[in-house]
Amino acid sequence: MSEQSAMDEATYLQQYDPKQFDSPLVTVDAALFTYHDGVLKVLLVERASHPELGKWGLPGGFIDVHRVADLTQAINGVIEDKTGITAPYLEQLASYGNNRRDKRGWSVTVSYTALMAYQACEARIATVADAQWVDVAQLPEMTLAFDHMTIIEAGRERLKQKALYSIVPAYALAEEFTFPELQHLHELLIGKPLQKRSFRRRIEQANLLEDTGKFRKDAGRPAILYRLAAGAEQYRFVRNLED
Amino acid sequence: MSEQSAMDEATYLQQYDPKQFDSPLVTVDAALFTYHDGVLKVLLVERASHPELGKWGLPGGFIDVHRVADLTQAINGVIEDKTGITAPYLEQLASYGNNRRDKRGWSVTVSYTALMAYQACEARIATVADAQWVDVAQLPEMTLAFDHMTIIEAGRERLKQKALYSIVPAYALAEEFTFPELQHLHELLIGKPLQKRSFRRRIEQANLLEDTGKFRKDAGRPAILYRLAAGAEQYRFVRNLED
DNA sequence: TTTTAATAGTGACCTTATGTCACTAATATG
DNA sequence: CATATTAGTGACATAAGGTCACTATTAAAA
Repeated sequence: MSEQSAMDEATYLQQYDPKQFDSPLVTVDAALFTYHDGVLKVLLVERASHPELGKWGLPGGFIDVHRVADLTQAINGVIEDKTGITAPYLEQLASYGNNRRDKRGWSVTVSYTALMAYQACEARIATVADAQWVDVAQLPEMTLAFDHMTIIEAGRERLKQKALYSIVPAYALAEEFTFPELQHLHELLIGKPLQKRSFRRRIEQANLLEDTGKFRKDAGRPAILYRLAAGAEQYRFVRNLED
Repeated sequence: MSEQSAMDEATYLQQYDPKQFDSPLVTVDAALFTYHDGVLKVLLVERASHPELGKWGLPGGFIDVHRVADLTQAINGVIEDKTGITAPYLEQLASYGNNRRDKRGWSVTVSYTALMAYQACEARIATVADAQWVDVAQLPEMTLAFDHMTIIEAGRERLKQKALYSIVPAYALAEEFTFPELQHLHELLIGKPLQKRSFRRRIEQANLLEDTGKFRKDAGRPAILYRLAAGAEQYRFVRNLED
């Protein structure tokens, strides 16, 4: 038995000093994606503070243990503070931690991702010079802060899986959208063209879209406008082996 | 412009004090599973230190920023120190962080999971009273430390997906195994019986098993012993939409 | 007004994956 | 040598997805 186990827990907790050893820094970061102007965009902020001053990166920041009670509050608060965006639903992506990713020292970031309908963003605090939705096609020419490019790639990989097996990408569209729009978004996420017949069929089979009765008219035949039905987020395009 | 951006980065980093504010505690935890004696087991340790002294929980611990360079090193080191187990391949599961899960304060844990061939374990350090592979069927009667039950459930959910769509569970078996063994493990993970004809077919189609030419003889007709071929970990049982 | 280009949506047939279950195969036991 | 037991296959049915030519509906050009 160690000495420690001889004392009772209350005493132990009273004497416990969280700063007795060097803990990693902890941040949260979010890779938020939307579909706007016919392209896939990711929300970035221009840093106005050290380190990586002047670079663009994901909205994120340290966890303020006195302000928030859990990770979800932390990430939502940071996104709203830095970009004015309220993210509807965040999915945890992965955590990255090592002694190299941040010059300030050993750091861990818990990353989140989401697909959301487009909404305007704005820089809201002094540490952010600008906030913009950036076309992912422009990313190869950019040098992002920290390992944020890696996080964005992980987010896109996750979205790709969703595009292959679900209609979650519909959440990146406006409330009412057409099949061709949805298909185009899926093609952007997957990176290759899809057969429209197959695409329609599997979505129709799932019965997750409601016909609004309205049409979008551009060039050619007008397209039927749909909206998502309830429960759409769970549907996966794979045979249900669990019945 | 903030005052901070007026100074150069080197000066900023020199003056930066990681203890200037209260950062969450950071731990890593692993839910390791194996198949042994015909049941699914998870590796647990009995805590010999506060808090949660005396309870069983996942092997894990604080990140020692002076000893390890990244999260992977951290989790592998902790597992080996506490249980004597060397985990072959760890997959990151999720991170859990809030101000309630650990009485010592706001804490974040980065959790990992793995399926591995059975190997003996042992308590190796003073803070661990015992280390055991525990049948998951016994978990409902146990009260685990912290939120470790939640992490185990998340791990099992991940394994269930793998059992549905891959042959990754084969990594929890011995090097040579039979189809009936593999099927039984999949059934344990999924929680319901599978049709042996379908099960065999999709695994055979994938061409990821090698016939060893040997047989396992018990009651009834002997079963062919197979081993995993290279590349097996990537295979997923879904139509490949990406060709 | 008619024609044409453009885009949306469907019909029909094909291939592949999976479900089902009865059947055969190979062993141990008595 | 008969029987129980477990492993493995044959064969047909259903369901999902791939392919592509066809029809439908609009705007704009002729």
